[in-house]
Amino acid sequence: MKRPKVTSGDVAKLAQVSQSAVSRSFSQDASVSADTRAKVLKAARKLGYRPNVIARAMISGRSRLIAVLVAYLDNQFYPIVIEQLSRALQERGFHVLLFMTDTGNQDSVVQQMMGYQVEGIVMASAELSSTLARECAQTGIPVVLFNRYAPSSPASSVTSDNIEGGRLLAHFLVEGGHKRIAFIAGSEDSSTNRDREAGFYRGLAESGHTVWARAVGNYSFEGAAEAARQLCASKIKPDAIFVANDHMAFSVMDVLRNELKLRIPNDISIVGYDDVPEASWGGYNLTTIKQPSSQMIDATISILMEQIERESVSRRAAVLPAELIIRQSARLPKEKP
Amino acid sequence: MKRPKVTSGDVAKLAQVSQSAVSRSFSQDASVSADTRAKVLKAARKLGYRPNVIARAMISGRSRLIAVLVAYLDNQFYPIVIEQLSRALQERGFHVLLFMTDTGNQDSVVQQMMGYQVEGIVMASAELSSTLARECAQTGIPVVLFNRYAPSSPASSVTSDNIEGGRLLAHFLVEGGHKRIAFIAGSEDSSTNRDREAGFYRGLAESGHTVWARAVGNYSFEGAAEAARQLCASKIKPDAIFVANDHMAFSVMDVLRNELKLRIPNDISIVGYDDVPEASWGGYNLTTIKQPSSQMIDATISILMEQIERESVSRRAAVLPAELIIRQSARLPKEKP
DNA sequence: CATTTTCTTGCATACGTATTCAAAACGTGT
DNA sequence: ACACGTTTTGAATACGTATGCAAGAAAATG
Repeated sequence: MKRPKVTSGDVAKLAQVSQSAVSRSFSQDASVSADTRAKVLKAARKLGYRPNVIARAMISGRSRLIAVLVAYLDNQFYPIVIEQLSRALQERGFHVLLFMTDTGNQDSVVQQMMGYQVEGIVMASAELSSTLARECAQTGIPVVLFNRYAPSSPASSVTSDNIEGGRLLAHFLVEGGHKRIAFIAGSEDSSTNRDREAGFYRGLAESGHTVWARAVGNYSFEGAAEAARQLCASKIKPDAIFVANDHMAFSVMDVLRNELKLRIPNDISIVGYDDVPEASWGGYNLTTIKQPSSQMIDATISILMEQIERESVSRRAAVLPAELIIRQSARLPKEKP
Repeated sequence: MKRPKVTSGDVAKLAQVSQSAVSRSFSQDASVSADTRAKVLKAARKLGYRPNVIARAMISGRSRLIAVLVAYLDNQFYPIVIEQLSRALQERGFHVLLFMTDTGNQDSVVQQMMGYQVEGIVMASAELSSTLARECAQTGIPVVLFNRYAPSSPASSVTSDNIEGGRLLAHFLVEGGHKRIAFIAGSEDSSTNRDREAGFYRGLAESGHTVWARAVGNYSFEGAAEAARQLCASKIKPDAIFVANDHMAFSVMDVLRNELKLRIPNDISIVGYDDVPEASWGGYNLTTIKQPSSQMIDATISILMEQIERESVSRRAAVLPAELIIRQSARLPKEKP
């Protein structure tokens, strides 16, 4: 049942060469004759040999491991990111080591990542403390903040243009003729929320408007529901709400429709941010801003690979374009005659 | 920028003890006096030392790595499983190494897992080939098929009681007075689909019914939409559909409502399987079978830990109870007077 | 106090690979 | 045939930790 593990030494013996030759045969650009390499590969195949990545990591310092740190996976945006990221890394011979963090044990997580000698770190959640980001960056390992931004830390970052996205939504709602425009925030201290909110307010200001009301949903389904109830508690209700991400927007729509018996978009318009798959589902048809996840992944990979290659950790910040996706959850601007 | 990596030797020097003492101080049950351990830990903290898991894996053969193999993450069931699994493993000092597989490169993936010396493998997707499962099991590494079943292979498995779940749905629909009951399959060759379908048919038979029509959705959003169109193409349509999982059911509901202008459940009833979070969202309110993900995770962990501990790979199959969750997407059975 | 018994400790070694270095093989031009 | 530059090769070593072993320290027993 337990098959003995086969090492490069075993292969060497069978192929009648030295262990060094075996090692060289498996590295891309090494000094081996085509002849010996063929012999080695044949013997390796026969024995079912695969280089031991762990041992390789020991000597060469290359674990081919990228730590991905996430706080939660209920927001569909993150699973999709993880899937794409993992696929892209796999193609390049790297692999994703997954870390979940609660608000509590954040410091210990960094220690654990270090223990695995990861070659890069992707922090893919808006809920992570900046001190944690800084601690990571101090290790000298390339760190990419994904969908997050921390100007004070030396970590690189990849985001969509959250400010512009907020602006686009503001203009869209104003042109739609809305008068009482509200905002439901995610987590107060996340850069993502700050930027979206700032862009939104700027966009409103550009049209001579201001935000009519504001509540906080903390990026959670429950929190968003509560925020929606709060905004609509009094007689006079908002006629449009920008919810800081799609995940919360779905919750808000449920509350408005089922508890408050409001029609969307007839009575009230809802817009979100992210363009997760559910946003295009018939049950919601959410007008939102698309985060270009593929481009964000590409940028992340490119930053990581460059820094790992060059062994220099210089800060880079990629900001990718945000696109307005118009569906049915918000009243459309009137056609100009 | 690059801080020098600190080894157990460095700590030993600072604490004025041997390297062995440092090593022992970091292992749970080792022969060290409380005195020296304190000295060591103090020195370690001062230098920011953490044991190198890679080096530890080399000598002890314990990489503390569990490979998790998944085909896709769009079906919310899997992200949630991964999150829970990762959290549970983290608590026990293990970590998840993530592998994505397409239908193409399945064999190479096993090789990669082996290269990382993983201590266990979780195959968490219904789309994986049985040959792959067998290949994994041959390695002598504990393998758990999650939400999948392969009687011929020596791999353990964890599933919900898919047969019973199918039966429950059949009885529920029959009692609801449905006459033309259809089924939309997932992937033909997945055990999950086979069991759900078999249980469903058995349940129908028990009530003197048979399936009225059948189509295949292949577990994909698009495929399910197409299957729905197919089933409803002719004048006379089914009055109930069991869709093999929730993910497809949402797609089916969208097509029925928006393309075919049918009302759910007035014109047609829909039931699904999994009870993913979206099933309880207001836009769908899907009657479905709940897969007890927490219990399934517990079983997975327990199997893995036992086999890793004992170094014996004996086959175990956990089948966990399925529960009917009644919401609004299907007509209710009439109250008995 | 002498003598076991139990704890601690340091030394040395092993894990499986990559890489340096020097030696050997090869090829080329004279 | 020779000398010379270029590849190719194997021996030896290093990576950072865990652990068997024997010796030393401490504690317990008589």
